[in-house]
Amino acid sequence: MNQEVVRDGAGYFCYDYPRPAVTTDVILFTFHDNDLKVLLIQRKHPPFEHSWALPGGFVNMDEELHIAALRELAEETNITDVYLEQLYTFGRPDRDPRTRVITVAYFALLSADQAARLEIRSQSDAKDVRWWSMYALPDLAFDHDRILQYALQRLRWKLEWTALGFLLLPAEFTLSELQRVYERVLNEPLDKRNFRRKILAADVLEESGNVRGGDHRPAKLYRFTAKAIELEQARRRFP
Amino acid sequence: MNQEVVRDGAGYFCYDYPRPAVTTDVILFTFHDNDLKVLLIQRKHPPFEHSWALPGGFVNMDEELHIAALRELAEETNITDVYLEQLYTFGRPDRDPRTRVITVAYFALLSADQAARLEIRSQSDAKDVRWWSMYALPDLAFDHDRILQYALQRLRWKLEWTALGFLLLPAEFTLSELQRVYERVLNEPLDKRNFRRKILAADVLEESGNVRGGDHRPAKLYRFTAKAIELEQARRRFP
DNA sequence: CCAAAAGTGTTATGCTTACACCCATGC
DNA sequence: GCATGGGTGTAAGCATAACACTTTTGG
Repeated sequence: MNQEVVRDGAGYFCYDYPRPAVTTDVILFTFHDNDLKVLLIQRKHPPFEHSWALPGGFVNMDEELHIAALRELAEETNITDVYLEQLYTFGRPDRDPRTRVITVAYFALLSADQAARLEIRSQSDAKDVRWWSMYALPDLAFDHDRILQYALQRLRWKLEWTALGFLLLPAEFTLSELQRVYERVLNEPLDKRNFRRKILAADVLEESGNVRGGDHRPAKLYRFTAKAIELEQARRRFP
Repeated sequence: MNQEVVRDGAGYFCYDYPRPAVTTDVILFTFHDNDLKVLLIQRKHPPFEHSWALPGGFVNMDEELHIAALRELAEETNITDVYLEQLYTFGRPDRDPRTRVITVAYFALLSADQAARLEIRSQSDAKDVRWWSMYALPDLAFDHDRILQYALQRLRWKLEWTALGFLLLPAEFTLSELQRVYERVLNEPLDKRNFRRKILAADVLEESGNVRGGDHRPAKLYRFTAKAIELEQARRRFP
């Protein structure tokens, strides 16, 4: 290994060998208006001017990757508290026409509570930041469509094998609301009784004691328990 | 984004902002002598002189990440044909004491056939490249112990949920040999009858027609079918 | 004939699935 | 009282898990 950092007189950062740029991009999902939403930012400059892109940016030299992802999110929005996990690293040499850019994509789930607060702020700023339905995406910059499709795959997988769907909902929610999340993400109808049995069997939800008053029979509200997130269960296949 | 490549007069590669180095590392697993093995290379220079490290190196500027991983493997060994998948990207700022290095780790499974051929070559070259038991590792450089533990976790997960254990064995193998792979990787005994039923139910193996003659009753040899690898099954949790 | 590994079935249990009706409320 | 979504149980089928003996070969 013989790369070395040298700062030359003209204010550049110089190395013996060329280095790619490294960014993080965040796929931030939430759920509202009965739809799965993803946060995108409209580009104002070429390349891909006017196209929409995932929030993201360069990794600082002294910064962990997931911290960079959170920082980028905090810079574009007022979001502080999300479920975050590394998704995949995308590095095709031609994915950015300007220079080699390798991006470490992170997958994030935002509660509808926070999403609602964000929506107001971004609108008042008149920034070109908004939620898009995963099922009606605009033109996307770079390879972000591929990244998004992969993130959707991961989200589906996650909902099938864990009970983490509630991370997309407000702090309190009804089981029907949760079922709608699952149906919309998995893109298929689920049996109500089986869904409830399965979700409750996962033992990560508890009744909050409140009910959601609506036009009709009130529904019990649930919240997730503290241990819910660790319980992303280690299933065993062999006894 | 305002990074730009500039080659200055002194032969350096210069950018407006500092860039991390990007490497790929490969965790190459195989199975022989009834043990799960991983390929490591002894370092001859500081830092971590004499410690052992994963094969890997810098990503070229015009090279896809997985191609870089395969190239590194080909440079250190004569291996050409492996099952390869991206494992995780490790980027702690202090993981290399010299400069910021972000590594995209790849996970690879090598058939025992190829591992045997490799063993001979690396010994004749007297290179400090060798297989180590996953359960008796030497001192490791950088954060490679963490990477290896994570790779082992992924391998276990893979064997529990798919039938890909045969990728660690020769082209033809007995069911008992395959069971030993599973037992050794998962680190626990398995029931012979249930194991056979489960593996055969996965429908990725076929009898080769040959038998392994040994001291005792000969065992039928199996090989995996062409479709076996794609069949890394998409299980559905909700009907 | 003995040692060693290969090979083979059955039963009990628990989980998954499919399926239809009553309940509580607002208007 | 009616429209709307909330809420509940059961039976059949399937997969899993536990368990022990016979077969085939070489020496």
